[in-house]
Amino acid sequence: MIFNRETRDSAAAIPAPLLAWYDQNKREMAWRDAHNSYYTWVSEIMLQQTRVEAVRAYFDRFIAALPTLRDLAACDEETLLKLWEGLGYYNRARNLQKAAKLVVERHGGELPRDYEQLLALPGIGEYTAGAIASIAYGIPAPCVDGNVMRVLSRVTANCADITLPAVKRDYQALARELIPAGRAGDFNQALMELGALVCLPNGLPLCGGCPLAELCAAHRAGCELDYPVKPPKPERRIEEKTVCVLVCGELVYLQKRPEGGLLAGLWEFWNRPGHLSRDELCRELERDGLAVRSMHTLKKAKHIFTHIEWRMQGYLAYAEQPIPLPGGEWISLPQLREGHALPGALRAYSADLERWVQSP
DNA sequence: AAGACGGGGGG
DNA sequence: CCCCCAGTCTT
Repeated sequence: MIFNRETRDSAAAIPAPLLAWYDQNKREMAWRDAHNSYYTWVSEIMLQQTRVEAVRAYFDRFIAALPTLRDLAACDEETLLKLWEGLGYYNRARNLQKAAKLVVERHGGELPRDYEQLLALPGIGEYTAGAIASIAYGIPAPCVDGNVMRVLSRVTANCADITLPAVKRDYQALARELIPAGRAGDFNQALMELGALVCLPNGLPLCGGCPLAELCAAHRAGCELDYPVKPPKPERRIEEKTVCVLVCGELVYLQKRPEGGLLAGLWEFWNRPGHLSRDELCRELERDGLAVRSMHTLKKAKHIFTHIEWRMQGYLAYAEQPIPLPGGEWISLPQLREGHALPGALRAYSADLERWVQSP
């Protein structure tokens, strides 16, 4: 256990000032205080690895399209992915629907009011199970995310590596001890809200407005920036790609990515590994049986994922005929906009496509 | 235990 | 341009 008795005793002073601060400073969120466990669940899945401000619009649109858990369970995957388009980590959406189907089959369409049963559902790990249990049902389960570990590591000036599973367990144990009777959901959200609004990463915590400043060991020692402790990040590999926006009249060529791996199941433009010259690209397209009427070079684009960097050379080609190519389809633009989810990585080229269609 | 899996914000 | 953020599932 990384927290000794003395540290845990002084941490007991956290809840009262934290809850008082939360009651005055919590942000409005459409999914808060709605007393709807489906809203809580959808929002918590969206909030994994994602900031509140980015989630708001996605949440509103998602709930408008799929107002109940049964609607989610019944919707088709294209609709689901379109609602998730641009949010990232697309397996979150797939698992959300898998779990919704299980809840309809096994739990009569209502999320179980039980931490272990929540944890057993796809896409719900320890954090999310704790969040739903405490926020939607008032169950005194801890919910420890990166915000919580940043706040608690600073308050306790703890230098254990927060990426280690054993260390996370100790933070969960500490957080569990601190939950005040009857206010589990508020306390958990208060810890995260403080991390998001005051106890900021990037080396600029706003300790002047922090309700915990006086009892924060890191602040009193003037070393807030030393916490939390994490190992150095791994290197990123670089992949060069050639992306060709293929157009024929009102049609554009799209292919569906494989069901597993990066950007699984999303749509993309014709592409090849490596940076191809105009001539190489023309030859490659002609090898697939496609006659090219004209070819335009688009700007290079870069997209950075967590562990991969795409360096893309773009082209836009007008095809003589919408010849079927292996693995893809010719789609009309309205059809693309309504029902085909493209990854954010290709945003530069889908914007080019929209521009060229308006003024070729 | 380590790697895969997106996208956004700030300096 | 660089940096940072960090839940869940798979292997």
